[in-house]
Amino acid sequence: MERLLIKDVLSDKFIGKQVIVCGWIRTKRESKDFAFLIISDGSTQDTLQVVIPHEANCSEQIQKCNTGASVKIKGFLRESPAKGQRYEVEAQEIEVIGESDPAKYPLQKKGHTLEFLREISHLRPRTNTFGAIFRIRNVLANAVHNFFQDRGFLWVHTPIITSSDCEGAGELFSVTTFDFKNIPRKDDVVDFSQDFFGKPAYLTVSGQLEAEFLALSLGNVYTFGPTFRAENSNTTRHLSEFWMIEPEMAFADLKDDMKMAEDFLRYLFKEVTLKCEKELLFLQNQYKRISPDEISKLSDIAFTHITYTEAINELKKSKENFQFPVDWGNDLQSEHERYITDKVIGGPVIVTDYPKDIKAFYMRLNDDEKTVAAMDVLVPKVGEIIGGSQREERLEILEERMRKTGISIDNLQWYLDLRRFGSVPHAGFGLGFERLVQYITGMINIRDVIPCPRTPGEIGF
RNA sequence: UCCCGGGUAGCUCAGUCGGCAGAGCAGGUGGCUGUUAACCACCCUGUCGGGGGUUCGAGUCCCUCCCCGGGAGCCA
Repeated sequence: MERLLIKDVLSDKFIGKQVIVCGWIRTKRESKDFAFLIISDGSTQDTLQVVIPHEANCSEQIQKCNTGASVKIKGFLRESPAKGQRYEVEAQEIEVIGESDPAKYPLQKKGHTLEFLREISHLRPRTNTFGAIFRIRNVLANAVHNFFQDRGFLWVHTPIITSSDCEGAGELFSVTTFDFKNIPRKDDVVDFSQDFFGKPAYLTVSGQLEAEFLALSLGNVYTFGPTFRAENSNTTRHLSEFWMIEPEMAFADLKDDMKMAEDFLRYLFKEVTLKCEKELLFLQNQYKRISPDEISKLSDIAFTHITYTEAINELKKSKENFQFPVDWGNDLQSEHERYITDKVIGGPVIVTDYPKDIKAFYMRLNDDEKTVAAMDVLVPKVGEIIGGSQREERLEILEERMRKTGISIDNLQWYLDLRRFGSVPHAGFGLGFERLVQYITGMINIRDVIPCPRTPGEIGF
């Protein structure tokens, strides 16, 4: 007889049938005539109640059925006579597969703080909260691929180790095989010609530049992979290792880019409300941050669009006492973004056409020559989850921008080649996957939406 | 990196004016009950983050370092 997943077994079609279910024990309640186990197997938000009548004769096994132990249960599924659950399994046989010392097992049958659970990252997926988060994360990751695959985008694999440190997207992690006790030097500086690649190498901060050349031959592409930033950021929305999705489209301008970003987010919101109803409901009840209804509404509405200049005017009009000055030319601070999303718009908003001086060199210069064709998608509570732009496809203008911003032209000749040979308007964006998961799950800290968070000073698991 | 707030039992926390180290939960034992973060009784649990100082006496006051959380910057 095959084992069934809890998500499958909790159904009318198994009532009265003999089933085998495996899982981990959440709680045990014993009485003279019965013992009750609650078990979970990760397949669903629901737990399964197992009733062990005294006559099942497995008191030795019940003794070992402590919180955290893994068990195999053979019994009959039936409707539960008591309140609290619709189905339950009346056990005939119990096998404790792996015991768990209740005095030492860190998870108790009571609530734990998220901070404490972060210290036991290897066990926290067994909790309701993290089970929900990681199932949602899975559904979203799958939906990302489905969205792009349905639209003919190619999933491309851009390098994780790169030599370009020129994007200015933050501090880089070095990749080297040097023996730190004996680093080769020449004229007192590190001699990278003796290193593995013959020159300095880094972990990627973005696959965008490579995605651009793939788009300018394959049409529409996207990346979905890990990204690394060595910034000393200690916040609830930064990770040193995170996953990013970067679509890149040939023959597309900023309007196309925004439309794609909006359609994309709406699709993801829709998928998650369709496939993770129980998970979203659980998180809503537990943390009161965002409801399935709110997410569902987001999947229907058009996002508000506002230019950077309009946003500045809104901020200037407001009576809010901002800590940072509101001036055209300054970047929007967190408090400004929050005011726009929470107070002015009351939902996600796309801010476009930022001053060129606060944006990256590759963004396309607008006709006003003061702003670039950039767009950020801001959402309430989390802030920026998407940053994108139309790319500068005009060789001379790009070269000049690189010179002015101090980007090495020599190292990026291949990037300029794309403008020399059959250049076309193209655009793309980057979505921080964890920020998306964070927004949808309502988790306050981004460290709680990835199994093994990496942040400055933290690499425990 | 900067600014706040913390660090006391396995977990969550209280600890007054500087004067014997506490509670709830968890765990153990027994009881009871179709139980359900079960309930009742009893029992067990301490490097008070580390180091230094003041004092007759420090969880408490001072200095210092470490760690955690929140906010800011950087960004996705």
